[in-house]
Amino acid sequence: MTDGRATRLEQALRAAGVRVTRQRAALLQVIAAAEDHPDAAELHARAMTAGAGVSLATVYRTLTTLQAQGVIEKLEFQGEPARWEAADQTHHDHMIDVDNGAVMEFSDERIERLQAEIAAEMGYEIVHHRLELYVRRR
Amino acid sequence: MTDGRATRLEQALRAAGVRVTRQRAALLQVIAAAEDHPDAAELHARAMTAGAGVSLATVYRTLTTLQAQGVIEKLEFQGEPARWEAADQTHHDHMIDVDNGAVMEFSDERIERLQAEIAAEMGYEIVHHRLELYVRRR
DNA sequence: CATCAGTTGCAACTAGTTCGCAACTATTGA
DNA sequence: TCAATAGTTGCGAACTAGTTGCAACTGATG
Repeated sequence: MTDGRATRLEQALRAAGVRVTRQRAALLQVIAAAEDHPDAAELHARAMTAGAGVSLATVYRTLTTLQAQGVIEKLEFQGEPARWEAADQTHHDHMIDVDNGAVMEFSDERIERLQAEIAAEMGYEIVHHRLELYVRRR
Repeated sequence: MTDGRATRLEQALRAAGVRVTRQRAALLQVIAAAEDHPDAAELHARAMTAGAGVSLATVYRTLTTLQAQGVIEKLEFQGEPARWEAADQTHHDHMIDVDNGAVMEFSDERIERLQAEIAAEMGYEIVHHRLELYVRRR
């Protein structure tokens, strides 16, 4: 019942030599359950609320570890603390409503293609990219 | 002789109620002369080398002021201190060589158009955007 | 279930940037 | 030309976000 993608993911982590501690399991839960894009402090607060004792330092270390495993992705919007999201989705970019801070996701194959083209023209290949639209409702 | 865009710019600042102090004039010089994308500490160092006594705190305050006046633009690449560039050029995005940190500029009308389209489709208009390609020579 | 390398919590630390405040100074009007 | 004054500066202290050293702990083998 409590099984599913969480457990499968934990197996994958173990296979990669990453120990699945109580703290990490709790954070995986919290991240999987998040519908938004929380920062480290928020994830810490949610884990604590969920009854999992975790230090903030461990939250930071865990986020770095999970990112290295490709399990989560780091979002660094202008001037705010870094936010995080599960990486199980398909690639997408972000649109931020400057009036209320809401973060929306979108993706466009044409833009992706153009980016690759431009880089190629200049003799480069894209390692990763960041596209953020800061928008206002009209 | 020392006149030109610098002086014209200073007049514009004065007209906007911004005092042109020795420190600000010096920083405007340094920024105008920069061919790269320096951060606050680097701008401070260059101003000092040029013989202008300026405190780092003032550099930060001035950068914020000049940005508010639309004179310079702030670049925040992943995990590095913020960098700055003069805003007198036409709009462009950035490509960062992940191996040596080199920053290149590029612009593509098609991407700009697609971004506006996507935002419009979702009922938004773009206030500003950020597009960075982290690349590697091939 | 013993072993032990990986992990945690704590508190101290760092980098980058901001802020309070008293001393200064660019601009304006006379 | 100069006085008045509101904006600006330098200093150091404070702040934010994140990192790290280290001793105590604990998952994952065997």
